[in-house]
Amino acid sequence: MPGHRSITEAEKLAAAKLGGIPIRREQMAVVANIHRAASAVRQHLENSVLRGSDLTWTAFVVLWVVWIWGESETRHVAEEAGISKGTLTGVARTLEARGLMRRGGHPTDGRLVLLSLTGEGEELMRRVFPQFNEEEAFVAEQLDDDECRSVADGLRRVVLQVEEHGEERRRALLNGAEPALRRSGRRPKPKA
Amino acid sequence: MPGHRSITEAEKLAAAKLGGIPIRREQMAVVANIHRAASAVRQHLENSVLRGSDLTWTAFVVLWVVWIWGESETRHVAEEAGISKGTLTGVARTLEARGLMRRGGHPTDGRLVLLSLTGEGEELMRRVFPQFNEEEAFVAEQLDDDECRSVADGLRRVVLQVEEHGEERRRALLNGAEPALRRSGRRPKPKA
DNA sequence: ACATTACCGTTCGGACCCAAATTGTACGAA
DNA sequence: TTCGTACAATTTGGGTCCGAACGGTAATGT
Repeated sequence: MPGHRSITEAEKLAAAKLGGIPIRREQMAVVANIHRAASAVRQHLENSVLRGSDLTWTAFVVLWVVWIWGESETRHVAEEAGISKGTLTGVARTLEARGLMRRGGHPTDGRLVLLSLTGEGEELMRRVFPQFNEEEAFVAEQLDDDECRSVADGLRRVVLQVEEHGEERRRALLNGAEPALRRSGRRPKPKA
Repeated sequence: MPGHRSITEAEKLAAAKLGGIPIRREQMAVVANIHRAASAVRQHLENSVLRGSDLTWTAFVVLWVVWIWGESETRHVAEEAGISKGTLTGVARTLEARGLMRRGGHPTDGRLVLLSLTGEGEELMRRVFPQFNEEEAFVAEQLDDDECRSVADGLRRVVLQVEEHGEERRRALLNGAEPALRRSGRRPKPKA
């Protein structure tokens, strides 16, 4: 492990400002850089390949999930795409209107809706995904294959940690307190 | 959780589906996991510490930037927070209305607006940030300090790559073609 | 049989987000 | 002085996003 990598100016300032407060610096840096990287990568991909096909990031992710998994129930697609059910409803409707996606009822359970790609959707993904992957390679250009694997593995462990222990942790933190509703979103119904 | 689809399973399916297409798999995995991790971490932090203080993710990031950097010009805050200037105007107005942030004019350049925290804002950050950092430590619990440094360093190189060569790359890809405007956003005024 | 409970996708309200258009300040040139 | 250009933040318009409430279907009492 090479000794001292360049630390951003922000991280140095933070360390100074937080001089008096005990801080887990490495963990702070990893979280901060996850979001920096996510934002930078997303912006690059949107502005290079996605805009050319008139797709938003979310729309592309939804198409990708259904492409890879095949016909799927909406809740699984939302989960896998990392968006809420409500958001998926709108995105799926848009994609359906553009002829890229199909919405079908479940044969035995009337509550479910199944999503699948149309032929046009399949064709789009076969055309767009290679371009997308090309830009993934570009953004990761400074990492060799081993480093990619190593970083991906570290991130996978972060995701696993939250998926496996996140809810329990949140319960423990609130410890019986009210879940504290969001500032935005629909107001709870005034209880009788 | 029956039928739960784990990450590694998704990656295996992708590899199968893409069997015929030549793909940079390691680079694909790193990008995918950056976004999975970003989404998981953000959701955990919003639902654990941020909601309790009635802060959105964006509002917290803006407060954090001004806290760390001290009184700053809005364009720098927007840049550092990773949001557009227009978005910042709204967020700053909300935070000002809640008494957490102050907006002042620049002493010599009347075009600039300076943001700074009020005493109440400072106090909020001194109270909330340690909780926030505690959860940063939680999500990174499966990584030791060296692994955190290593992952953070890899991500930093991704950010640097996009920041330094992204625009050039996009120009090369479009190669003189129109920038292809967004589906959303205000329409350009039709030029006479 | 019928009420209850559980779960699913959709609707709705408020906040967020970008980028174009707008408004306003600064400053050098004519 | 009066332009004109440059650059600042803000407003505006189209749209995304989450999560509570909603309406509907399935499963489970009783």
